[in-house]
Amino acid sequence: MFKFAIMLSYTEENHLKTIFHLSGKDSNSVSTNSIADALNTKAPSVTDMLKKLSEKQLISYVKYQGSSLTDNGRKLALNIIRKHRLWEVFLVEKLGFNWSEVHDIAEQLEHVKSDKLIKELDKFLDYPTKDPHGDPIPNPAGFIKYSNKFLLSDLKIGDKGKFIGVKDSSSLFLKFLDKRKIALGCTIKVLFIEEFDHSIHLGLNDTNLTISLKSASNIYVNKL
Amino acid sequence: MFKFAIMLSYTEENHLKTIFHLSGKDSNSVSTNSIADALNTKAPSVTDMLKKLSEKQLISYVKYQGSSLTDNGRKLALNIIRKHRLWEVFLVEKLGFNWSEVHDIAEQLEHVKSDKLIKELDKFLDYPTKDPHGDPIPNPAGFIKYSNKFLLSDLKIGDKGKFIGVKDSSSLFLKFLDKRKIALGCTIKVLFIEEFDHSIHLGLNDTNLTISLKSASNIYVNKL
DNA sequence: GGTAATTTTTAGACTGGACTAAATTTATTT
DNA sequence: AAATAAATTTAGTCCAGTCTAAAAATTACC
Repeated sequence: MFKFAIMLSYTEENHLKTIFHLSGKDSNSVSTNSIADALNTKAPSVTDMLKKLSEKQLISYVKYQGSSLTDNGRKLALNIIRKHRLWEVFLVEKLGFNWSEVHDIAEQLEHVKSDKLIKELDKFLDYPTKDPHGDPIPNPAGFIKYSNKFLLSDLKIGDKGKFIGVKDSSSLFLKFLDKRKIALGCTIKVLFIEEFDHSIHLGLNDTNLTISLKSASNIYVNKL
Repeated sequence: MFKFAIMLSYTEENHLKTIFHLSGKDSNSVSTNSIADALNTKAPSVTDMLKKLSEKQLISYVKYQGSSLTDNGRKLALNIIRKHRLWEVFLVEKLGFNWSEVHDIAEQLEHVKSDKLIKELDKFLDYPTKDPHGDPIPNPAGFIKYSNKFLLSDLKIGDKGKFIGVKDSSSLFLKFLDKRKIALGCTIKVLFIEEFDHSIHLGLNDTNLTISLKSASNIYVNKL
């Protein structure tokens, strides 16, 4: 594995990570404003940082045209994401946190610098491959196995998916799922989508039911 | 337990912590230069920070006269030290680190902000009272039980101590101890100190031996 | 295809934290 | 007690990261 002698600031790391998240699997070019929104900052601050990351060869940036990660930038971004997700596993599996509580803490822990720490943490957690939200954990070399995780609301008519998680895990929503017998692991088929309000008719265990767009936007499935 | 709504920067936290460490049990006043030395920074930077911490009522600071922690400042400092030491226990007990490797990593982890994280970590570690170097872990309310840990080199003629740890745990030094049958837990008595080079004559298990000041400065004992 | 709306960048200012050099206060020494 | 040395603070600079307002480029639309 290649070792990066590059020392990045907290802010630089967050920009790289955000560009990765926004650009999706196929490393699309990302707009300056979308980065600013994601980081709760303003466009001029982002422009400055883009120039800096570009000089360090971590992104390719063309004025007014958006930016995308270079191979090095992508590796660094995946390394941060790896740390973030390993810490999330730790918080849930070892410290008993609920998956809805771990993000902000992992957001801090991901910036701790020590290769050995992450190596030993990975071992201690028995080399997990997914974080508590079902997202894949990149390996130390920066390889990530993309999952086919989607929001139920993003499926099309006829699509099938396996229920693997929720986005907002408030107890209110979990009760809602219980009442409708929507349980982790069950298979959901999209039968029809109302044009008017985008509510979704589902097939589930030989029964049919309808849920709102809002509910469907809270349900993650693996597309089958 | 009182909750502090105060949000301190990384640098402010480090200054508080350092003032605590330098002022000792009886909360002596601490000089500006000694803080600068400890933090690897320069005196003017420290002066600026002292003014800032003084405005926040975390230290009492009189120009040219040094500074000492207020009650609030002391509680905040002890909270950081608590976090530092809990993380050290985690690194050694759970991740298999050697006690000589954990300081720099704990130095980063201690700044992670989440009360629940520390509460759960404490529980996960089964409420330890000492860190891997034998130093006491302050409780959540900011109370610390001072140990009577000293460097062997700081004892006087006639003093006795129990060997509880080393400062520099290089394998070279550990072999040195093995050869002389100085093992964790054994009782050491200071028989005589040479004025010329400060080498120390010890009584240990009915035998006598002499060690250099350098070695004695690497050995921690609990004074008996 | 030209004008309007939007996006992005530039310019300039501010804050926290750091520094050097110079001034001031305190401590030491004779 | 005056002179010197040491410690500390002030003054002024710099850098990273942030912002607002204004200018420039791109995109959208009639």
